[in-house]
Amino acid sequence: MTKHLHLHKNTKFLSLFHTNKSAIFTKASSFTTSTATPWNTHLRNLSKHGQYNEALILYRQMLQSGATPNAFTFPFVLKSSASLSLPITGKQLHCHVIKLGCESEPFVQTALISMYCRCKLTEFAQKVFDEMPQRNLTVCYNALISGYVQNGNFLNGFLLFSEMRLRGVLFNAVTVLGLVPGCTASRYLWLGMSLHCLNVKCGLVNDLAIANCLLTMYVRCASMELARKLFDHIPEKGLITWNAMISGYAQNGLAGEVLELYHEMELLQVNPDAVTFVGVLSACANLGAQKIGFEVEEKIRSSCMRWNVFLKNALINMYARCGNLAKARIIFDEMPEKSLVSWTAIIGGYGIHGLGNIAVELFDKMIETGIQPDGTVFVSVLNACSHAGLTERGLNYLDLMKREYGLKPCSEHYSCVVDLLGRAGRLEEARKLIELMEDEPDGAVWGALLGACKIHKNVELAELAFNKVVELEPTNVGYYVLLSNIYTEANSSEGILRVRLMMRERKLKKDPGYSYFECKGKTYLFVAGDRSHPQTKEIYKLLNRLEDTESEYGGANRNGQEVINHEPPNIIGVHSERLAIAFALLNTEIGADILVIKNLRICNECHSFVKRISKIVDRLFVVRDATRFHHFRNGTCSCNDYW
DNA sequence: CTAGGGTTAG
Repeated sequence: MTKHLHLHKNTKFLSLFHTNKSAIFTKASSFTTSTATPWNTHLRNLSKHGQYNEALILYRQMLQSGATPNAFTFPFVLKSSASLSLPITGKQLHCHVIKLGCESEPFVQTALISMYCRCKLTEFAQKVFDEMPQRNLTVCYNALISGYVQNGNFLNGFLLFSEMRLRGVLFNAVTVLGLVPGCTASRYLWLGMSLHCLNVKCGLVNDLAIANCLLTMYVRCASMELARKLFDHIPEKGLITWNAMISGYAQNGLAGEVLELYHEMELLQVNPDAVTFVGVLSACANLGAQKIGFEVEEKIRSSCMRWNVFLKNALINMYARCGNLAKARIIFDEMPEKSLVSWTAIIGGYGIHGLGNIAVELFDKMIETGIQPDGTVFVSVLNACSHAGLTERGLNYLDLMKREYGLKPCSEHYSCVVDLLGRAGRLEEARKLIELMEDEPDGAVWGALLGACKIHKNVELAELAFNKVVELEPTNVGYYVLLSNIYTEANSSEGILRVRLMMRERKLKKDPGYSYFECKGKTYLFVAGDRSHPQTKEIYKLLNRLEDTESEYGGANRNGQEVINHEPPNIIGVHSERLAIAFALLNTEIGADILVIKNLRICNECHSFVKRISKIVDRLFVVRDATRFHHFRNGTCSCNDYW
């Protein structure tokens, strides 16, 4: 509709005033006056209510009717073209401003700067700013600073802020709110902290919006301790404060803290909203806390948030990651409009639970539906392929990603494909693929190769992968343990010694592996060899009985080979998932879901143990293996719980 | 009569 405003540069503006009224816009005749004031009032109302398109149409009608816009007119229409991100209309309006001699009005100048920034034309905004006779207006600085920041140029914003202070122009809350959100990476943390100090000094932190903004800044710099410190110092927290903290914890993987804070919120009777629930559900997904997730779903269902797409996606993700694929699928199928995120969540869910065939089927269906895939959904589908051993399929997807969609695979994709090739025993191809990577491979990529070397007992390549990986992640204990296990299998005591020495030199210690069992909303945690639980005696007794029963049942693994008990004689070596299972069997009624969650890669022996036990006792176990890819970075390998 | 701002999913 605003097409008519896209005038060519050379269009004679004044001619617009005198075109004949009756031509196109007969409706405009209902409103004929040559003074701008009534039009301005009307424009203000439209702009105030977000009816920007209508405002631009009205402006056109204003010109048609022969009224002359004035300095009061332009801020409204400039804001409209800014909000709709219409750079051509914006430039056209700038021409109008000049023709009507309004270019020296501060209100108009600020609106122009803001308009150019929101149309991503910061160089034009800067030009308007530079041409101002005296640049002493806080609002102009504010507009340009937030413009630079929102276009990803935090440093320019910061430079302007410094200039402003040098010149003695006062800054205010809006300046800070425009600048601080640009501080998004830990390399800018010190700038963010100095801004924080400055705000404390001038008392601006007492403004809740500023405090929220600084809090978010710390979250984005991944500095959760500082975020929490600030949070605790805010006397009257708003819902946004709570949400910022909760989603901050969720994004930084501190799921336990999310649930803690959510609980605190409930105690203080702060009413959560959709944003809160998205964070809480993401934490539930990470912890496998399906029960709490279910309670959240009940709350959502009985509220007006029922149709919120963000929440639907979060629910799909939560159920899928907790292993309740049936429930995730129902929610997914019921969604009238599935977004890329919905597809990613359900595909990823099937993928991590080994149902790769369903995952790839869904992916192909998504493509048929005409949804444009992005890098993340390719991570999901490649991951699904590697879990399900769909080697060729996975390689095809990598190719499709590059060729058909022009997406550049990143480390995460390569670590999936290296894993895929590695599991299939194609170690040499995996190594070559890493060499061909455009970007430097990260630890996860070499780690995937190292993992593959363990499966296929390739000591030589394992050493190469290990050397690369410890260079990138020298403190990740998991890789040392992995290499040590490779040496163990190869009977290389010299190798084992070397790794242990290295770990001692670097003062690295393996954290004990742990598992949780969730029951009636409570989580029970077990570390390897745990004897601290009051039911320890019963647990170990049951465990012994189970392992006896197991041998009665033949004790054969998937390949039909006899299972050798790898447990060391020391009781400390009892892996945590076994303890969690025994505890679960002691404390739940038949029929209840049993959930065991590992923080790390479950070892093959435990994996087959869980499978066999679940058949013997006819109960459902869901084991989550959280080590793959990006999770591996902070995780450790549990294959050697008795270390 | 007029300009500048904060929290959300994989």
